[in-house]
Amino acid sequence: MDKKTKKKLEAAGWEVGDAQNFLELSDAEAAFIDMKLALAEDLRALRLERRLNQTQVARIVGSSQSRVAKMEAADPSVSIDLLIKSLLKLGAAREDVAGAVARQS
Amino acid sequence: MDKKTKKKLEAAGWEVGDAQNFLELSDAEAAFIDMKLALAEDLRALRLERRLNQTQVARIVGSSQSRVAKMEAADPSVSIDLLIKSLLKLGAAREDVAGAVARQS
DNA sequence: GGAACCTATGTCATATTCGACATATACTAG
DNA sequence: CTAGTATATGTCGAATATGACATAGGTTCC
Repeated sequence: MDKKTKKKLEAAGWEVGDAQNFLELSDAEAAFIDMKLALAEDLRALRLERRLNQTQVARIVGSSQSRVAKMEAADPSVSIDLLIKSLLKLGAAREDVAGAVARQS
Repeated sequence: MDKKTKKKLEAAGWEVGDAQNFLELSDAEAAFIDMKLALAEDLRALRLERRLNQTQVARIVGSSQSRVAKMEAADPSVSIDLLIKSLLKLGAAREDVAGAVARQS
């Protein structure tokens, strides 16, 4: 299994090691998870660009270091709402967010 | 107050008629609400394009008529996650979703 | 009139997401 | 080895979002 596929399954809340269920990812579900991964990648990229650590980002967006780590990992417990709000608070433009939404991760 | 401004405030969970707090909408908050409105508009547009009623959409996306109505109204109780999932299940492409995200509502 | 259809709004019990905290892991410098 | 710094992971109570249901409003047709 390649690295990206593994990431996607984990983002979907699956233990990788599970055998079956591969085909239960509908197109809509797959696209949704992929969007989340792209947004998470952008969040990390934006943070690094700004030379901030996760604790500083947490302060800016009103959250905690651990949640920022989970955002960047596209953890199943983080919503797209939270990712978008965080990106915007870090200064991303709507077009940037749209770029991630459209981009195949 | 124009119609769009009123809609935005309501989407943010405010009673229009409230006097103050006008300036507490940060840029990030305003952009977020606007995205939600754009997604909601697209959901309704897509439904009408497909000539479906809200009950049919509810069946397709796995929800209820009342929630679909709230989605289309960009009700404060609906998340962007739900809007995006619903759009995708109705057959929208990622680019379509990205279009709404970028579009000033 | 009222029956049939569609959409809007209010409420509720359950489910999911949240910030926070503790703790683990990893890397660097002294 | 230890201390300092950064990121990852697990858990929790509180907050928010969810589908479902009831019901209200609105339109069209007879």
